Amino acid sequence: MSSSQSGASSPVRRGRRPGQPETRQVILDAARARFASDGYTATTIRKIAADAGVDAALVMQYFKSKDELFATVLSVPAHALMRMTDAWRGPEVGIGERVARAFLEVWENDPTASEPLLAMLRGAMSTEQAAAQLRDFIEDRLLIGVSAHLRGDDPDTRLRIGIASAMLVGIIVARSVVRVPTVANVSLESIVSATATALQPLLASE
Amino acid sequence: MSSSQSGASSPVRRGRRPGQPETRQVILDAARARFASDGYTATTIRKIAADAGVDAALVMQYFKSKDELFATVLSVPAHALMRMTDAWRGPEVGIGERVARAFLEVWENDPTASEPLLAMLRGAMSTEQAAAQLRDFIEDRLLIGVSAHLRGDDPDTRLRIGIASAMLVGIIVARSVVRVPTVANVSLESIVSATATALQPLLASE
DNA sequence: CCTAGATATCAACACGCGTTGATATGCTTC
DNA sequence: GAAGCATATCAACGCGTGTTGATATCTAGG
Repeated sequence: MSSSQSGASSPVRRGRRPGQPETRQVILDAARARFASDGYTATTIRKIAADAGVDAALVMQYFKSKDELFATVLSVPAHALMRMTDAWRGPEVGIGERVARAFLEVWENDPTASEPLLAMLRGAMSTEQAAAQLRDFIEDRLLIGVSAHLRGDDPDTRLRIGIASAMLVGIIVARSVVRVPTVANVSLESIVSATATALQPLLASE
Repeated sequence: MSSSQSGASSPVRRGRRPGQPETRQVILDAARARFASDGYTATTIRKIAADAGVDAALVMQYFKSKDELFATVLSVPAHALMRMTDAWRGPEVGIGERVARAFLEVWENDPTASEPLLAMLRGAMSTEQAAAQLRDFIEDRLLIGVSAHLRGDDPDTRLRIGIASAMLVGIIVARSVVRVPTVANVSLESIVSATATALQPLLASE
């Protein structure tokens, strides 16, 4: 898919294309998908350009550098963020399942959120820039935005929230990145159920 | 550190160096450290060679290619493997803490094991080769070698073991890769304790 | 229509990469 | 001490990368 011109006579269309251009968005979508599936270093401007059916130089014209393009890709939609933080408030009964379900459904079923998140996660393994981004995302967006909801924010509570988040990230790694069969070839519902069993005693008062 | 010759007259020593050479091991150690801390793609033969105080071509002479060197680096010492699988056998009382402690201590306190493991984990994010290696490691070494110890090996049991392993990997990611402050700036003992709280109901009969 | 600017491609750059073949030096054996 | 092998460096290759400046084409405004 994503080939370029159809059946005209000239070899390659050179200048501006007719119609109102949506090229910037097309490039951004291609970049998001590439960064999410291949990681930062393995993703090249030329591959993104090819996916978008566009010259590599045009990518540089819209986004000044690969780094800036990557940074743009990493923005997570607000609705997904809210979904993940809101799950922590509410009664302690069932908090394990609520959190597990919200988190995993966002990471697995919502492409507009999971692609930036996966790009961040994959990038964090190879570039310090992405690691810092993911660090701040978990520390500032999740941990701090959440610990207020959950019986104060003593250090022990924050640690438990951090551990729970880390565990959920681990499940994403196993399912979406490493694809361990035992964990990957199973319905989300089974995963949510088992994960909830583990998170519940961590997050409820003992 | 790791500069080369000291104060002689000739510009660079060219041929074989005197004494019995331990160069292969020096290169391997440098490679292990680099792959563990920078990941596969960001690690270059030239950097490894510089760390080892050696020409890049020599690295290629000992290990035929970057891939082969990487594969050599990935071998996990048997004692560490045993430590991680043995923790699952024994009484159900305290199994959460036993498993968490064994796993985390190997990954954090035993450099000869944690460097290959971290290299595998980081590499899994950017190259399918390493992902496959880590997949087989978890699936074949851990899951299968372990499910026999734990009340049969029905699918549900194997899933719980898989989830527990994934969660432990998540904690390593948070502490050693992403370095989320709330989780990273805390004693291993606190982490083991909180992790055990979560793993216990997952691994013991309910 | 003509000009200005936005949108697009093209050709080339300097760089770092993995890898290779030639060559130099030290060790070991006869 | 000469031969032969192991150990080491050097110089270069072809390639793919991010990035840049020149140029072509289309659209909008006077």
